[in-house]
Amino acid sequence: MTFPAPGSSPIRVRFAPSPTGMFHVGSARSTLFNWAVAKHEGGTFVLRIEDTDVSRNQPEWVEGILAAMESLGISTQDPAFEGPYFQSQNVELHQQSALRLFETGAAYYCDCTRDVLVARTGSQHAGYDGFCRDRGLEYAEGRALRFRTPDEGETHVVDLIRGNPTFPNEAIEDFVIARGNGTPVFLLANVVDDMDERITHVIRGEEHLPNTPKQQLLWAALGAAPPVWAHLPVLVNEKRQKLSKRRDKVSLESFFAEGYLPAAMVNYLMLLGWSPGNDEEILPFDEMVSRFKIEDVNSSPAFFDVKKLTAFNGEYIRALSVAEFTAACGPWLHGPNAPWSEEQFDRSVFDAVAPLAHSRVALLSEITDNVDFLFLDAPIIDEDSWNKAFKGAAGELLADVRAALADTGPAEVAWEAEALKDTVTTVGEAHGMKLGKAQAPVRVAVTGRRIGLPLFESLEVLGRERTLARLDAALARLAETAAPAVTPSEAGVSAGVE
RNA sequence: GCCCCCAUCGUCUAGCGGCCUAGGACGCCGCCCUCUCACGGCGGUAACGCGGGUUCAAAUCCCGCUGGGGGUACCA
Repeated sequence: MTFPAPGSSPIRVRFAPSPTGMFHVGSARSTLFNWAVAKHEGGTFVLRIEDTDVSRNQPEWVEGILAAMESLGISTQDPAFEGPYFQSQNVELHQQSALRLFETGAAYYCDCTRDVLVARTGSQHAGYDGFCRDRGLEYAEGRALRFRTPDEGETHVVDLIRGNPTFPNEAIEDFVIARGNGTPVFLLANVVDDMDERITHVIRGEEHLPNTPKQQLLWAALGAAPPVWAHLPVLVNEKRQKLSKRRDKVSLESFFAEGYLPAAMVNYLMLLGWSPGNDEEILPFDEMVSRFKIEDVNSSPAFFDVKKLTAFNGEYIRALSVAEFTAACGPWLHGPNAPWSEEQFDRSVFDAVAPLAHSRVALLSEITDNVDFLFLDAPIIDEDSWNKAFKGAAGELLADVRAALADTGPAEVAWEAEALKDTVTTVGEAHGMKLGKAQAPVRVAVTGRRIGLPLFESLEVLGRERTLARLDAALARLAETAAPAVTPSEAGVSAGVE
């Protein structure tokens, strides 16, 4: 009903960010909802960069916006995609529109400064009092152009998400549409561009709702029928405040840099304020698009829950093939994110344990903690793990395990997971320990932590020599702590050396 | 202050007058699986903010209250 019937002109939505140097997750959600509507309705998605504020305008930031679009799965090559347009290239039209509003009497010039206004009304938030309304001022440098709002009646907007909010006109002040230097203000430029781009549905954040009656008045004054609006609920933090880049982590790029998969982020974002129904949550984007209707979007604020996002991410990682998983881990395996050097890294070793690490990682960045012991010269000993693993007589067990694994005589242990496991099991039994308990000291000695990849497969991959060296290093460390006569300076590094 | 919006488990939500002793997911807890951890499986914890109406019947409709949020720039 609200959407045009088949055969009539298709809907056109838009996403109009101002370049800020980072892409806000809230913007990402708005983008996605707009894109979903465009795709679902067979309409067009317009990208317009609102770059009129020079302080918010850097060429590379525009690149960032385009990159964000691609990461969200929105291809600029898609037939449904149009743009990017740049608001700055439309200033002439903005100015013509402002002039027209002045000429028709819908707007007037005003020379009241902020200070004068505050002094006159005695309040910071009183709004403009209409002082210059009938002074008949002509344009002059420093005079702002204000829109003359109706004194009576009300403006009611059609909003697909929140019914039809109604605003008393008397509460809408005569707002500025062009600055004293002649440049148009957001309220006007935004409307003129939407008109110019033939936007039919404006889907944006709830923070714009108070702007809507003003903009609708502008549409009317410029002689056009306003678009249909849809104001999305804001995204909030744990304190239920709008997510802000100042106090919250909101940058899309920062999430990707930590190892969140774009697909997981897209899926999660789509579920903030909207539900596909059928108790389903993890769905491919196309499927969500086919079910998406903007009027089904909730009107209450949604908490951006990183825990749930992370759970989704784990699901998406596990859905990857091992080869895809390995490829996705790339940025953490090489370069500055990797705790080991390029020489220490061994691709075949990684490939051997990748299947084991796959289900243990919910964030790609977690891969390093899982496999670092395989590439570092010595494991990074977690003190807490060490203390727990060696609080009893575990040292003796470790020594026996070491001896059993080192035996090159007739009892030589085949260096293969099953045999290694049998060996530790046997030694453990001799010490009255079940495998679950006996493996702990071995694990800490070799990997540095008490939790991690399956131990015996790890030992197999690590190799006999390196394993024995680590057991020796651990035994040496135990000997040190058991013999307090050793001076601290001789105690050396806890991690030991191979 | 003024304007506007919002209100189901801790969180995201399903619910659009009877199917609700309110469903799913995340989180949390327990059990199983198990060499640790994770994965997986099973089970559990936990919600309709309050007060009035309307109705045979309200989480669902209306009003008020309370509580939260957004806006209030010659920013966008």
